[in-house]
Amino acid sequence: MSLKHGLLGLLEYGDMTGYELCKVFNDSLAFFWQATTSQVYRELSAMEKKGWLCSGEVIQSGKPNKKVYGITDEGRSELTQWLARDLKKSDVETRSAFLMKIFLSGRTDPRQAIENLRAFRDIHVQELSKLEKSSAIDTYGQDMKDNLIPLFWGLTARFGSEYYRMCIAWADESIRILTEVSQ
Amino acid sequence: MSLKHGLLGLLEYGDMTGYELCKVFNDSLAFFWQATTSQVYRELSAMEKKGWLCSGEVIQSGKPNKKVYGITDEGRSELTQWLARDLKKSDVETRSAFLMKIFLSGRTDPRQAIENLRAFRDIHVQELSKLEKSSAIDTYGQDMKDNLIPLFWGLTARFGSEYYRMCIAWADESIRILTEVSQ
DNA sequence: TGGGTCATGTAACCTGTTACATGATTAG
DNA sequence: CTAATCATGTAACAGGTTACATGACCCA
Repeated sequence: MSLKHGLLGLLEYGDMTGYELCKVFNDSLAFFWQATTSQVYRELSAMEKKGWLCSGEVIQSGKPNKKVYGITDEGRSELTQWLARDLKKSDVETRSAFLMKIFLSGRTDPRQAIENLRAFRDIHVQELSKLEKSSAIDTYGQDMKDNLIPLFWGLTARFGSEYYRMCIAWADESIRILTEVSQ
Repeated sequence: MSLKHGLLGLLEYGDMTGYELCKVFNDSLAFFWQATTSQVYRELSAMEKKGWLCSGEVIQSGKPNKKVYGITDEGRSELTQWLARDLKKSDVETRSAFLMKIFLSGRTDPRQAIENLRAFRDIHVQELSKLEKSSAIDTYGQDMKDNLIPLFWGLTARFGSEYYRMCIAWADESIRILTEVSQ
């Protein structure tokens, strides 16, 4: 249920539209969670039905009207309970289609695996620089002692950048090994 | 479609039952892909309908009968095509409910976050030692130059152990930061 | 005139989770 | 005697993906 709770958490910082929530996911949380617009809109209406959110329409001129969502007390208590739940193994498990491909690459030309590794490396180099730019902006001028929000954002962002660095180093080493073996 | 292709890939090494495939997933691939029995059985019958697999029953005495699956030529060509497809960004994206929790922990007692971090750390310490044990067994005595399969298994396993190490170091550092801030 | 941003969604489909169901054998 | 292992699945539900649909405004 992480998407629902992620949306609840973001709405605690202020009311937002589905469109704005999508942007936050794609701009700031993309390295540990992705969400498409269709999914976000679906989850928002499901959560409104449950009573976790309420919404109001904002009439705009020159632009389409907005549907702004806000968190209710029920939503807040649901979020609190979710945060307090003990960590399960499934909360930390991840899946990677990429590693599946590498794992099965023994039956094809190693050059294909090298190409995949290079693409993997390039994606992570790009993501790392994106993340470092956004981290610099988001924590700029924030006082860590007064507000715990940028502190926790910083922890997750540091996870992201260390993960990307590890991926890049691993890919480089793997490319080196495969290049050596395949001559 | 990684689960389907993962199953195809495993069946290339030899015919297996659904039960055995589940065990391989849970014992060897768990650090980058998880699959439950219900999912595996469903995918196997779907793939048989598509013509990627064929099956035969093996009668056993004292034990329940087995349904052994084997890969067909169609299945093999599907796997080859999948391996040759260009890497998309979604192939490398991962999701983590745990990081979502940490990200949203600014609104609760930091001690809860510390507890979650400790649980995260412990799980990864455990997984690392499991993985290192199985890596030692699986590559023992294999000749890397003759057979590329253990080579690629080694690459993914190295990814796993480096990932776990990174997680443990990050958790330790995060616990340190939070402990300092929360006194 | 074409592409990007703002803003909303629906529908169909595929994939993953949880709970349930059965039943024999073997090891401690 | 009880728990684990072998071996199969079904059903319902939750979550994620892909494709489609609309329409106005702004900037180059």
